[in-house]
Amino acid sequence: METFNTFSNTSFRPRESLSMGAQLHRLLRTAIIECDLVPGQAISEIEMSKRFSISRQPVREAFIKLGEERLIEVLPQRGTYVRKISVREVLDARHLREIIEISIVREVTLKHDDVLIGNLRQLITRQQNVNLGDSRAFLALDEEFHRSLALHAGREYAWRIAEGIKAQMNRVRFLSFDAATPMPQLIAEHTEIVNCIESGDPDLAEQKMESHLRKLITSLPIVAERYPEYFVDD
Amino acid sequence: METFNTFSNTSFRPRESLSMGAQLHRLLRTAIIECDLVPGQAISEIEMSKRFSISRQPVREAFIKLGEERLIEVLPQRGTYVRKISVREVLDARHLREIIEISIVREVTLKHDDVLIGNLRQLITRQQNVNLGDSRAFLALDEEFHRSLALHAGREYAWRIAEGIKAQMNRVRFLSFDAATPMPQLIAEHTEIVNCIESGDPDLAEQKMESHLRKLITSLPIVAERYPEYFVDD
DNA sequence: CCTTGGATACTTGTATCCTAGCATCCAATA
DNA sequence: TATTGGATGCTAGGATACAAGTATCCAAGG
Repeated sequence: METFNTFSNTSFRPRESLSMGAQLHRLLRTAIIECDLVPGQAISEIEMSKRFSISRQPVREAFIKLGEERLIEVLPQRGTYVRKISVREVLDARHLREIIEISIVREVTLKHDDVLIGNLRQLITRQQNVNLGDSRAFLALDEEFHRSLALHAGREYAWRIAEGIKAQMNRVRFLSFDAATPMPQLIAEHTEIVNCIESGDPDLAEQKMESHLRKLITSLPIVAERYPEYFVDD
Repeated sequence: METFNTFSNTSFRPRESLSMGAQLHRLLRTAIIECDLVPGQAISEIEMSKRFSISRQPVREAFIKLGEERLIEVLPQRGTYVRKISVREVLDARHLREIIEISIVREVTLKHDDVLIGNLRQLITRQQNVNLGDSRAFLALDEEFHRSLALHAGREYAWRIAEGIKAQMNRVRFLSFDAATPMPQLIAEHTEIVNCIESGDPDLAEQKMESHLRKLITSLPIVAERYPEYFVDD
């Protein structure tokens, strides 16, 4: 049972208006992205139901959702496994994210929203205060940075889709903090993007965002080489 | 029980390697898109389980998936309803689809794939042979047309995402065949797009695709006015 | 030594039952 | 008449039992 580390002490409180299945889904999702559940690892409905003292039913629902997000693979009558990372799938997801976020950054740049600029700079400050090596905290703030852009552009819908897309990528990004992409550089890129938005230059903002998002392309092979057992070759 | 029409005679065969929940999900998805289950209509797990002679469990799983696709709304302890169509959500979905499909049509235009061109022209011929008024058949062929583009661009992943996005739109499109968009015009637009791909002009192909996809913007208010009870105002 | 067949212990899929919360109706009451 | 409170019947959420398929191990037989 000691295959878990981070979320091993987590337990459910009967949080208002959120089903057990939905709660478990979020918990497992984070656990997979943060590699507390490593790619290739076998999990089972019974195991999880015992682990969190609930029945198989909500676990099943969580598994189904995770399966649709391609974070796990449910094989009937055989078992359920955390999906290994597919380089091809990550690159496809990245490509999709790029065209979505570029569209978004162009929109907000044309809006000249001072409140947004302030929020973004505040987020960057918080990113600078994150302890080096606290990948979880930084990843969360990074998410919030990009989410702010989407919401200020009025693209809640697009963001909801993007969140699903990014699950795959975030596994790589989480691993890459130890291996490839230094946090200070990402912060610098965020700053550049905000500067472009503030100066109202959509083309430059697009260019900076594109460059920012394409960093994953170079870090991906590094991560794949460092953690070959987490990847499936395709 | 006679609220259904088209799929009322449908029943399950124990199709190999596809769970009842997954089968029911596909069935209900189509039924909702084709307005056999109309927006606002109440459905229930028990009703469907009786209807198809299965237990509530697979129905539940199908409902959860449909809920994530925003095709139904599950209200705990109250009931489950076919979601009314949100103009805003449809427009957001359309926008997302546009940036995805434009990216795709640019890619395939640069590829000069003769096999693809042949397939597309064949699909257009089949579209021309569809009986006027057979919205189902045409919508299916239209889907296949756009899917061919995506797959030939090697964007299976993007297409999978796009499919989810398009569920909302397709409800509108299905209604619009009776009210707004004539099939021959859509076929002409498809032909233009293929011509642009064949001549290798990505900019023009993009422009034609954009124009093609933006037809929904003009037909949407017409449909919304014609079927006000199917829409929620936001 | 290699193959084969079955017992066994898993897995997920499905069915059924129980629980808890919400809506409605209707009678009792001010 | 208007309000209130409870009985009732609905809903979905969760727990549990059973069914069916798969992998593994191991012993019997060539």
